[in-house]
Amino acid sequence: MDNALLADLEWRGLIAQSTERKDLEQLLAKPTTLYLGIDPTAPSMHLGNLVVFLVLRRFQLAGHQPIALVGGATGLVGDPSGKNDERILNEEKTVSEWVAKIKKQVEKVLDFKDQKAAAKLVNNLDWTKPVSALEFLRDIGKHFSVNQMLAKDSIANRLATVGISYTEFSYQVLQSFDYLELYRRHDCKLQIGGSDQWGNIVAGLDLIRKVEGAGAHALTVPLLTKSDGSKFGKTAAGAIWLDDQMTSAYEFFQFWLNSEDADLPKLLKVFSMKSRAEIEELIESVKTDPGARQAHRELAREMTTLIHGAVMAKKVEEAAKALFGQGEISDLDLATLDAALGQLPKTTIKKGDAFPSWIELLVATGVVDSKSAARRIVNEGGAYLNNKRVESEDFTPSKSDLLQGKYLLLRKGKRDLAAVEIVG
RNA sequence: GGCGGGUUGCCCGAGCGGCCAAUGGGAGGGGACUGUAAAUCCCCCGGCUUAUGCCUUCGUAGGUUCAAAUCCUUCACCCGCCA
Repeated sequence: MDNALLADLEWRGLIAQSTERKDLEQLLAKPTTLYLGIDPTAPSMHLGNLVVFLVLRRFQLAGHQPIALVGGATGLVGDPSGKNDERILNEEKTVSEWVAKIKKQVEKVLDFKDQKAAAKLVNNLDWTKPVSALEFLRDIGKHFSVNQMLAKDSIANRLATVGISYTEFSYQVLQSFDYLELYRRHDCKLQIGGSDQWGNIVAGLDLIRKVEGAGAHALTVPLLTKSDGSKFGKTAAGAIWLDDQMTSAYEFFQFWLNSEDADLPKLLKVFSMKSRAEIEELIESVKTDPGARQAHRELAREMTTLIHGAVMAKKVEEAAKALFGQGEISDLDLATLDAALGQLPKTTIKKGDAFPSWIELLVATGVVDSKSAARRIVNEGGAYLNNKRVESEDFTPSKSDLLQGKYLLLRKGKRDLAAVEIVG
């Protein structure tokens, strides 16, 4: 018996490892409950986290019930998987704030109103906190063999290098406990996660087998890389976050739009909810008419809509269109400018105040980091005011440079934009 | 425990008393070419009131010297070899 969902995931390259395929197919023949956990190690999810959550969404769309677990407990301990160093523990208060933020992001990706398979959101702090250390050691710890724990890659690597604290060493036990709890409470029989989670997930399977005498399942998603093998989802400025305070909707949209052609097939398969046929058509378009960048656009639109909403997606797309359009920037009307420049990083000047120098403006808007860098860029011919190159360090903009009497548009290089607004 | 080697800018890695803000490579940035792509070529790449000027940087803390990333000592961490 073949399973359409698994076949689709496979085609998309979203399966790294799983428990016995036959058993998994059998399990998924009927609606089942599965879970995915994320630890609050930052105030927001980034694209890497999103990949796996989108897989959870795919399960939901196929009729299965998703549980998103936010690790209010495990986030306090620190997962050694894939980490070369011991982590610095975050404050309890910080972690609980992050939990709240991440919950909101999860709500964008999963459907919590679905009649048949509404998503659930749980926090492992709820069942972990009440358990005493003694109970935990006797009831859960007893089922773990230290020998097996030591054999796990994540642990072995750390033992061979910088060592590991007892705290992080215990992480897999906590995560296993989560799986057991969800199995008991919600009959959850499948856990998915990033490929670095395989060891932790399997530890949970063992625990369920020992305690409940039941078989549960695991499926992991490969780590996403770019066509050149480098880490995906990072730019020079850092990771791409889902939080619009950390990565603005405009930047988010631009990220997809600027993706390399060679990455498009992979990106579409991994991120887009479009059908295989639609995706194949888009991939074809990259080959036949690369200049149109239709696939980039569609993907940027789809992802921005998912994370920032349709209204914002439209706004930032139009902003990009206006700012990168062929037309003369000074021809744009005030409404368009307001909308477009509103999406950019911005500084303000009080009406009547003297204009700062060109160099100072570049620094003030954050387009460059320092005055030296600003001078460098200007001398290299990489600084533009209102889309016109300005090569003089001594230049100071004046009233006549204002667009619609209100804005200056600064640009570094080809696509690094910022705005200066005159405020009354 | 003993002996020896190491710790350099975002990363790797030269330098071993002045010519060192420090060779080279990678990453990153700008330009040209394009499609707000990739590849390629050229240029840049600590900061400052642009200055044959100043400040901060070569694990930590002191010292020697007119002058130290370079020499001496302290401490910390890493890595070899012998116990």
